Order: sequence, then structure tokens, then C-alpha cells
Amino acid sequence: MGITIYDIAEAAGVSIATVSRVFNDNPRVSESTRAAVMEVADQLGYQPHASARSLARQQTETISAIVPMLSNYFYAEVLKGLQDRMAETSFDLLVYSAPTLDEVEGQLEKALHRGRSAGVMLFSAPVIDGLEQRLQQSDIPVVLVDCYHPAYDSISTDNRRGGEVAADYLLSTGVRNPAVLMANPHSVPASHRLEGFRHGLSRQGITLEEDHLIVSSMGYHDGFNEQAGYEGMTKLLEAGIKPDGLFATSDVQAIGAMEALRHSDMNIPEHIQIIGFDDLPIARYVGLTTLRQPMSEMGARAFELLMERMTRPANTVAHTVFAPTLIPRTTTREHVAV
Amino acid sequence: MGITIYDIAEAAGVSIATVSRVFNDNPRVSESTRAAVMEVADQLGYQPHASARSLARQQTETISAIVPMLSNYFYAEVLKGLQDRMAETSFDLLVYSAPTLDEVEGQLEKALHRGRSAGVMLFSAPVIDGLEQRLQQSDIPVVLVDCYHPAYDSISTDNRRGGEVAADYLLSTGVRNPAVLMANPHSVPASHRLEGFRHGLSRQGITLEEDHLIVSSMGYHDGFNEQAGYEGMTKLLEAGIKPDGLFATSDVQAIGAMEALRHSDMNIPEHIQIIGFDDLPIARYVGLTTLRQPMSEMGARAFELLMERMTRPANTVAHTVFAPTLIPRTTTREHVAV
DNA sequence: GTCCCTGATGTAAGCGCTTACAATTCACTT
DNA sequence: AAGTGAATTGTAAGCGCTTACATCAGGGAC
Repeated sequence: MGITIYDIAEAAGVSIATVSRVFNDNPRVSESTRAAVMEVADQLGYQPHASARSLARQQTETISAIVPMLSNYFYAEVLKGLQDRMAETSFDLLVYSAPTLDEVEGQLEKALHRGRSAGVMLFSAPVIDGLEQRLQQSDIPVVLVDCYHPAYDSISTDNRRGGEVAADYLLSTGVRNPAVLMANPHSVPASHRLEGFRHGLSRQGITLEEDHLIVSSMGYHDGFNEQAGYEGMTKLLEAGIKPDGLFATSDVQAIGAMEALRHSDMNIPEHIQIIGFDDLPIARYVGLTTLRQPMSEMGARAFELLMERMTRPANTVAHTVFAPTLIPRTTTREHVAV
Repeated sequence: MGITIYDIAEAAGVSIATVSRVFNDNPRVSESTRAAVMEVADQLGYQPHASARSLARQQTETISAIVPMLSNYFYAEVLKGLQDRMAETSFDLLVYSAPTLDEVEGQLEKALHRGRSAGVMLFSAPVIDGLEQRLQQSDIPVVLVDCYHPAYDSISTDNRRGGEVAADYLLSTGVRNPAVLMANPHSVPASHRLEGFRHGLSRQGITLEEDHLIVSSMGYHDGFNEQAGYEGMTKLLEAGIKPDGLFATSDVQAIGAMEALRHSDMNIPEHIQIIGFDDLPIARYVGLTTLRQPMSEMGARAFELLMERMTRPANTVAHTVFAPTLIPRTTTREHVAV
């Protein structure tokens, strides 16, 4: 059914080796035969067989990404950046999803099937015990996105710095009694953001009241979702707590909180100023002040790192960290003279 | 480097055929040797070679999805549904992105490489001339998502119906002079939504004023984006047009429009009622009335269709159409007695 | 005209697996 | 004790491609 190099060879009156050479741009083929082979191949609609090729070559042109959740904008956008860059090459992208940390290992196992992928991209998954061992034994190139491990290339955002900037900015606009809407503390990015925020506050002699810290790991994706934000803020309000500022560890949480506030007597930004994290497109349209992560750029860079590691496996491990940038909008006020 | 069935065979003192049988759950292996082989395999950390396997079997367990844009929530969510269902099988998902219609053919070409995928899922791409021919000649199973062609299985939303429902609802809440925020008219879903809306209006003797129809194909993804909505609404306002209702062909457009309205003297829903399309998670948090598409379910169903077609290629073509459901929120008012 | 070199092409041996078919074993029959 | 058939295992031929090596023709150099 499928037509093979044998068919082409026969029709063009050459050997299969020659056909193969033509398709591999091997210079040791005369122009005339090359043209003849191409002619026949076009006519017959020949397509090299992907598996046969990678088997014979002992390598694939596929990379795998293991992502917690496609429908999370952050991942989707990083993948987009990745794909845009990848489109310039002949690589293909295999996407595995691992909504919970337990599932990562299983998906990784699939991605690591021998001969399946030339490299793996692991998103937001702490590399621990089992994982590390598994990664080690198949010496496939790996790059970590949105997480860190000394032994692997990684790409991430400086979450602590982001937290600090959030604190500085909130303080500069007059906030004195902030609250934090925190995702699952087991999430490394979330805890770094909180840590940075606390540090930023403390530099100005302000501390985060314990009851002003709302931790939520509810719902999917470690509490990085609208509902967690909504419920968290509601809980705060019900406890009669009225902070004058709010740092949410993600935009979606912030948006949930904004909705909760709409049902209250507190106005944004008069009574409470809000700052998120990520800069989703929607943030612009709800006027949310936030810290932007260069998602698409992270994806592009991640792909470059992976390529680099694939071609030069012995290179020293590289960690690239992006600084989040502050995007002031209308959920915060203008600076206040200090 | 990688260990093969030969290694296992030797270590276990059996032939490669036996090893292969063990890994294919062939019943013609005694329990004792099966156990022995497994033991050795585990110990050596054996992994079947994906390419070799699919070459020998003349089939893959990979399917390809060609998607306009991963960072568009609709696609991400459909893919999520798809993946969830797929996780129950041993299939892998290859994702190609084709931001513009011109790119579809090239990506399809890659996905159709012989031996690469067992089936292809084509998103929002009208199957025309070149495509159709290409699809025909490689007789790989295909399912169309969010588009239609008589010759291929497809899965979509009843966009006309959605438009009608939007019209009916808006009229029932008192709207008499609606506007429409339309994406690129070349987009089949968008034009169907408009068509349905018009039809819904006309049934009640109301017509859409021509200058109340704002068409925008600006920006990425055929104008299905926030900015298109923002600019569209702004243009309307600048023209001094003040409709009492707005149907946007997508939630993101509606959200952009809402932001534009915030800068005007028109309140939602007092002066203008708004209805979107899709029901993104964010819609809930901005209170947007909309028509829900069961995205995740569409993905799951798409995968089932593809599997079905893969196992029974001769089945008659099936088109499954989901009816969008109305989700009333606060951008529209309660029903009004007529 | 012979020799050698070069460039173009062919031959054949894999890559790691599946699977039809052959071979072997073993428990029973007869 | 030989024969039978079922259960188990082995042998070997692919799957479609790449590529090291062999072959071959043609063009100087002598």
C-alpha cells in the first residue's frame, strides 16, 4: 500500500541506496539521477516511513513535553512559544499530560520509551527520587520548565524576585496591611512567590499577619484556579478581615478574588489593591496589575536549551531564569508620595 | 546502549520470539517462562523500542492533532478532553500547530508521513481542494473538529442554533436594537453564529441594522481575541451607535467589548446586555452570559470517533453535533414579561 | 594502451521488533 | 512402545530505511 524506496528505485532504474541518498541530501549523487529520482518520487507521492527511518538512523526527530494541564494558559502559552521555535526545525512534538504529580512518572515512562523521543521537557514537576533515577538511567536530554534541579538544564521565572517586586509595589502605592492568596504550598513557584513577598514586606518593616494568608490547594492544578481565588477571598471576608492589599500567586486566583469582592462593600482599588502573577491576556481586560512571565519566550528558550543539550550532551548544565516584570494596571493605585 | 530483546533472550535463556511474545501478551507462553523473562527484563530495565515495534507491526499508536493555536482556550480544552480519554489507551498525541490556514497543509503533510500516525484530528480547518486530495490519497483515518465536510467524521457545535438561542434570549430580556461583534466572516463557526442570530431576530420581526454589525478579523485567530472585541466596541461607540444588546461570536471578544464599555457611559446590563459564546472559565468570573460549548466532551468524543474509524474504516461517516447551552449570568437581565 | 584515481552507483548488512512456520517436548492413547 | 495432538519454543524472514564497503566507469598521466 505505502510505496517504498524499492518502488522508486525500480521505477527510476537505480538502486535503493541511491534513492535513499537523494532523500538524505547526500552529495554523492549526480545531478541527473537526483532529478530523475525526485521526478519519480513526486509522481508516486512517495513519503519516507518515519519509523523505519528512525530505526535505521537510531534517532528520532521527536521531542516530548510532559505538562500538568493543557487548558492552563501558562502551559499552553509556553508550549506555543516552544512550537513556534520548533517549527523552524523538522522536529515533532509529543504532548503528555500529568495533572497530578503521581502521574508524572507514568507519563515520563511513556515518553522515555526507547526510540520515542530525542529529548524530554518536564513542566512544573519537582525531580525527586524515582524520577531522578529514571531520568538518569535513560540518558535522554531533559530540560526542566518552571522547576529546578541542579543536575538538569532548566528554565524558570525568578519567583522570589516577583514576590519582592509585588511587595515593593504594593507598599509604594500605600498598602500597609496586605493579604496573600496562596496556592498549594507544595508548589515550588507558589512558595517562592510568597517567600519573596514576605521578604519584600519585611525590608520595609511590615509583616504579613498570619490570618491574612489564605492557603488554598483546592481544585485542579494546585489551587491555581479562579475558584480557589474566589473561595479564598470569600473566606477572608467572612472572617471579617479587611486587608488593604492583596497579592495573589496567580492571575486566575486574583480574578476569582475580584469576583468575590464584587459581592462585598469593598472597592478595587480604593479599599483594596490587587496584584496577580502571570499576566494572562485576560489580565489586561480586567485591569489587573500583575507580574508578567515571558511565557512564550520561556518556551522558545526551553527548546533551544534542549537542542543544545541534544547536540552537545557534555555541556555544563545551564539554568536560565527570567525576571518577571511589573505591569501596573487599575487594580492598584498610582504611586503615593512616601 | 539500549538493551534489546536479544539481551533479554540471552539472559533468560530463551529465544527472542519468546521474549517478544511475553511483551505482547501472547498466550502461547508458559507461565514459568513468562515470569522468568519478566524478571530479567525488569532487572535490566528493558524498554521496547517504539520505532522498531511500529515498523514491524506496520502500525503506530500515535495520533496527530493539527490545531490553530494551543494558547486558545477552546483548543486547549478540547485537547484536554481528548487526552483524558486517550490516557485510558496506550496512544500518544502528536500536536502540530497551524496558526493560519496556509500552514495547515504543511503540518498535515508532516502528520501524514507514512508510519507517523494512526489517525489525524484536524481542528477548525475547512477541508478544501489540496487538503481533501491529500487526505484522500493517504487513507489515514481523520476526524474533523469544529468544522464539517461530508466525507469525514466530524464533531462540532450547532453554531446556527447557538446564534438563534442568543437572539431569543436577548429578545426575551427586552433587547430591541442589538449589535453583533463578528469575527472573520471567513470563519465558518463565526458566520454560522451570525446567521443563526439573524434568523432568531427575524422570527420576531427584528432585523440587525447593517451598521450594528462590526466585523473584525484583526489579530490572531480570525479575530477571536480580546483586542478585536475591544476595538470593535470602541468603533461602534465612536460612531455614536448605542445598541441595547450585544452578541459577540466568542467570549473573548465579549470581554474586550466589556472593557471598552467600561470607558463609556453605558452600563452593563442596564444600558446594554451582552452575550458571548464558548463559556470559558473566565466568563463565570466576569459574569458573562454565554453559550456553552462542551469542549472537553467534544475532545473525548473526537477521540472515540477516531478510534472507531481506525478499527472499522468502512463504517459510514458520522457527524456529531453538540447543542450549545445557554448560561445566563449578569451581563444580561432577567426575563421581562412580554 | 595501461594504471590509478575519482566520482557515481550498487550490494548487503544491519536497526529492534513481529510473526508465520517449523521444531520440539510431553502427556496421553492405543 | 510407538503414535498423536496440544502446548511451548525456536528459526528466520521480513518491516523500510541507512550506510559501510565493494564495484564500476571514465578521465587523466605516463
